[in-house]
Amino acid sequence: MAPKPEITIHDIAKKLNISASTVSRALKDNPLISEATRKKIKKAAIEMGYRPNVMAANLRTRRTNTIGVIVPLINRHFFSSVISGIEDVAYKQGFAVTISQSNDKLEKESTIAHSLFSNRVDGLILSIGMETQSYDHLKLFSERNIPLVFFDRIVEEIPAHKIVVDDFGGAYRATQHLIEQGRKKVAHIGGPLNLQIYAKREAGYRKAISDAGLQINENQILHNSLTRQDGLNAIKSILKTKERPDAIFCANDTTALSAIIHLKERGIKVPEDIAIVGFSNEPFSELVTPSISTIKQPGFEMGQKAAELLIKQIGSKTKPKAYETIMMETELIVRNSSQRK
Amino acid sequence: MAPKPEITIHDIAKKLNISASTVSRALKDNPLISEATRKKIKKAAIEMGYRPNVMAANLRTRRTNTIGVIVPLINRHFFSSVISGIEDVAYKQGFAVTISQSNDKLEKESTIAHSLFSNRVDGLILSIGMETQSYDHLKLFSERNIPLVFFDRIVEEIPAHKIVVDDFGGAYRATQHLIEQGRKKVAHIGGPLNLQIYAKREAGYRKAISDAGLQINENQILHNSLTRQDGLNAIKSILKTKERPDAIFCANDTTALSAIIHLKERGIKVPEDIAIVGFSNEPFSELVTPSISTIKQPGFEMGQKAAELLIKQIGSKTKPKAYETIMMETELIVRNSSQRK
DNA sequence: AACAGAAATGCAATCGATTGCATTGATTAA
DNA sequence: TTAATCAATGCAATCGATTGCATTTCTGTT
Repeated sequence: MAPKPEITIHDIAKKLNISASTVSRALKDNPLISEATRKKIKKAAIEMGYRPNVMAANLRTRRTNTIGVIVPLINRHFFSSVISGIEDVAYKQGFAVTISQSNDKLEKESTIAHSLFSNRVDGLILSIGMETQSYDHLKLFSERNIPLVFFDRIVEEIPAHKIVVDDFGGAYRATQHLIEQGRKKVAHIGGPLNLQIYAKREAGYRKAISDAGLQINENQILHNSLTRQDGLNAIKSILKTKERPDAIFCANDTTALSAIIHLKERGIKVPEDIAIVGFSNEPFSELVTPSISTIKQPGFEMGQKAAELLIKQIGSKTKPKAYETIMMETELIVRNSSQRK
Repeated sequence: MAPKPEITIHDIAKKLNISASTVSRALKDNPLISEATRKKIKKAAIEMGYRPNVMAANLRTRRTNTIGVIVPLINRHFFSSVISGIEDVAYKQGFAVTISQSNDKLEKESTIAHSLFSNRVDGLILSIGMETQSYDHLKLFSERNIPLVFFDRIVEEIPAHKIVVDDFGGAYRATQHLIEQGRKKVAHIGGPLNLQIYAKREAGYRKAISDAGLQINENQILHNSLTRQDGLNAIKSILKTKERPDAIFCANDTTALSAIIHLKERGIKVPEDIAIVGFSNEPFSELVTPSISTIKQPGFEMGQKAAELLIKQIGSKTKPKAYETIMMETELIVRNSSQRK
């Protein structure tokens, strides 16, 4: 069976004995076209199974009505929440969303950025990968004035709107909470410091400790990529240090989980012997035993905000006078891994 | 600062005093162009910061080198594994991947399908939503001979390649395993029967029961959308039935989780009083207490296979003579929720 | 030196929708 | 009745890359 032929505005025009321009205008509800012809044209379009060729329109208008999104991993609750927030706003405003994951690899992030650029997305929302320390692939966008919005893992130096959570405050609260539970020796499993979020979390942690007049044991502050395996290595290494800590603040829930599992295996009680707080409120954190105290980030709202700012910027011809950095509040969720019994 | 101007092949041509066609051919390594000019052109292209306008090329060639993917939810381990598999194959072959989620809503699924169609994706890979029972939005693609590959939640009636897991076999093994543990009264929390996967899981369950010469209590077979809440309602309703079951086979891990949590709250022991097996091997299933026995599906491999079949089909002008249905093997993972102590 | 044949390059139409600038036709005012 | 005005429609160029066909430039042969 032969495929249905593509119907163009010219086909509609020919059938109705009018010009293609009129058809084009009518379909876009241009008020120049009379009510009568517009209805006639729309009817014919539906009957003939017309579907606009988006590429042709994009070529002419130099807009794609598409937003590119790059995240490290779509399979992380936080990131997929953000994506849902972006989609929520974008779809309502007639934008399509193209989602890609960098897998935290600079090379893939760069490939994707180039591809999105060549595909002429109208704007880009992204959270950089753990490896990303050079930004040539992002210059592409700024050079051509293509709006860019960062969220969560931002690049301080690049002028663009930024949506972050209060990592410092969240970490401060988390650590403070451990101290309030009577802990005196709080260790920290942190992420790579080239990512601002992890630097800020560490800073919040340090501030809370020093505000409480406690000491930091620098051997008990570790940095890694925060995977399950990294978390395991980290907790092992912490347990080997001289003065075993009585609490750990982990920069994400994954390492908190590793720690808890390993401690259970070693017969060390959580939270009695070592209390633990994570970060991000991954869905599993309330399911494991003990459930993990953590910091909740408003992912969906961040996505909405990012999309709003981006679309606003896409709409205006001029560069924004100033770039905003919007900081969203976090919330400490106290569960069993940290609570004094 | 003014944005960098767009560089086109015409700009390169002008600069080198040659024609745009030669530039176009050289950049695509067309053997008609001599080695010397090709090098010259490529050098100039890089220097000038040329980036091809994909839309223009697409318009002319009627190909986008883009694959559309629609899944119910990207935030499900199984689906994001499939997506990773698709990306793995697609990127290597020079295809971009556009990912969208239907949120299990027919309306959104339809909107997305239309949008992908209008954007002229070269092919579509999808897993239909729970609500989807009409397929007009998919006819678009078959009418225009745009290749389509289903995975997991397939539509039997539509001619297309299909990648499925052995739901029947998996469910059979799961149920059989419960019976092997000495269980005699196995209930079932199932999904909507319009989705083949759930129909097959139920069928596998029924077959295992009858093969073992046991009885099915039809009151203890429930159907719902398999959310946390649905699972809670289901377990409550099962507990109200006359003869309380001693095992439950759940069509996904989410409802298995709901059941376990509710049973714990009620002081009913898992697996001693009621043993439970889920389906899909969600990451949380090994983390909760008791850990959930489940059926593992090879998501990544399914994605790879789907992308391979799709791309093969995109490459060939003719329709495939026959459509394949590829069934991938599942694996029973026995954990604590079902194991006789 | 002349020419066939091959190799390299150029010309111009094309993909389908959009849009600035006419042009047509109808309506109104004088 | 005629000029002026406005509403509705059409013309044709344009976006940038591709490609069938024509043309030019080489190469080798006699």
